[in-house]
Amino acid sequence: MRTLKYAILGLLNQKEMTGYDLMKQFESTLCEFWSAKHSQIYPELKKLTEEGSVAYKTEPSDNGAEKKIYHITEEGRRDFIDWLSSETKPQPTPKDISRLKIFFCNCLPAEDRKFLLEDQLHKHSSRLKHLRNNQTKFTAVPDSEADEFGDYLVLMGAIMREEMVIEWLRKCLALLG
Amino acid sequence: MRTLKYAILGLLNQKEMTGYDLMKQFESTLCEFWSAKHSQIYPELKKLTEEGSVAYKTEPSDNGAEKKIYHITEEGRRDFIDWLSSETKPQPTPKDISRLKIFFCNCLPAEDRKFLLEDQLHKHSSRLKHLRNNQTKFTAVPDSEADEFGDYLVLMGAIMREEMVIEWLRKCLALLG
DNA sequence: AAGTACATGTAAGTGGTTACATGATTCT
DNA sequence: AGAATCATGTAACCACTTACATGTACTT
Repeated sequence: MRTLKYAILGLLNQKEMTGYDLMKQFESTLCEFWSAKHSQIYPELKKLTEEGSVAYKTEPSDNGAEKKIYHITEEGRRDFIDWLSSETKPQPTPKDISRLKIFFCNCLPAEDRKFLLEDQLHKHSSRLKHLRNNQTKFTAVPDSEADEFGDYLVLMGAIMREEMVIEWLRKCLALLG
Repeated sequence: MRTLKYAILGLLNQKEMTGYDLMKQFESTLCEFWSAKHSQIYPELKKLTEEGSVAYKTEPSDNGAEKKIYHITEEGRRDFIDWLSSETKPQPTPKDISRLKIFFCNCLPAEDRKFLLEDQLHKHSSRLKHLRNNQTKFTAVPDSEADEFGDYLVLMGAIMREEMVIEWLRKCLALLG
C-alpha cells in the first residue's frame, strides 16, 4: 500500500528536509501512529527520487560532510493529496501482544495474572504522564490550517487511548477479585 | 519474536483442533488483537511439529478427505506458559493509516477534511454496534478460571477502544468548527 | 579517549499478504 | 450448474527489523 511513501511525502510537503530529519520526525511526532527506521527511509527516498515524487539538492552539513535536502515535487504533491482524499479501507488488526496475553490469562496462577495486568498498568500510566507533559507545549488549540493542528489532534487521540487502556486494565483487575 | 507460535500454542492449549479451526479462531475471537491467514498458519504448524511443541493425528474429515488434528505437547505447554509469564516489552507503534491521514488533514480543503473524519466515525460506529451485539452472548461475567474469561476481557477492551475513538473523532470534528 | 549527534547507506532475515493450486461435500 | 464451506498446502512478493558499515564533529 506504500504507506511509508505517503508519510514521507506528507512530511516533505510541510517543509524540505534530509533523511535524518525525517527519521527524527518519525521518532518524535509521528511515533504515536507510525514508525520507520533510517534503514527503511533512505531506500524509500531513493525510490521516490527515481519515481519523480521528490528531488534533492546536495549541501554541506553543519560539519564538513555532504547532506541531501529533499523536497516534494508538484507530481508528488498531487499524488499525496489524492491519497489523502481517497477512501481509507478498514484496517485489519492492530496487533497487540499484551492483549493476546490477557486473552490467555486464565492459564496463569492468580498471582502472575495480577502481575501481568499491573505491569501493563504501570507502563501505560507513565506513558500517559509523558504524553500529558507533551501537551503542555500547546498553549492553545492551533489554527486548523496550521501544520501543528494535526499534531494536536493525534496527541489528543494518544492521550485518550492511554486513558482508555488504563481504565480497561483497572476493570480487568477488578474482575479478578 | 515468534508471536504467532504462542498464539497457536495458546489456542491448542484450550483444545485440540485443525489448522482450519485455528484460522476460524483468528477470524472470529482473536481478530480484535491478532490475525493470521491460513498461508501463515499451515507452515507454522509444520514448524511447530518439527520443533516438538505440537503433534497431530490424522483423521477423516466430515467429508471424505483427511484432516490433521493438532494438540499441544508437554514441551509446548511449558514453552507457552513461560512466554505468558515473561515480561512484555513495550511495543513499538500500532500503525494507523487513519491517524496518519488525520495528522495531515490540514492539507485538505475544509469539506474533504470533514468527510475524512465523518467517514471514520461511521466505520467505528458500526464496528461498535457489532461488538456490543457480540457482548450480549455473555449473560454473565465468565469465571476467571474459564477459557471464556479472556474472551470477555478483550471484547470489553475492544468496545472501550471503539467508544474512545468515536469520542476522539467527535472532538476533532468539533475543533474544525 | 570515549561517547553522542549528525549523516548516509546496504544486507540478511523475519513476519505477513496475495495469489496460485487442488479437491471433496453441501447447499441453492 | 454454480457457490459456499471444509481442508491443506506452496510461491512470490512486500514491509519492516536488526545488524553491518563508514565517516565527521562536538562534547565529556
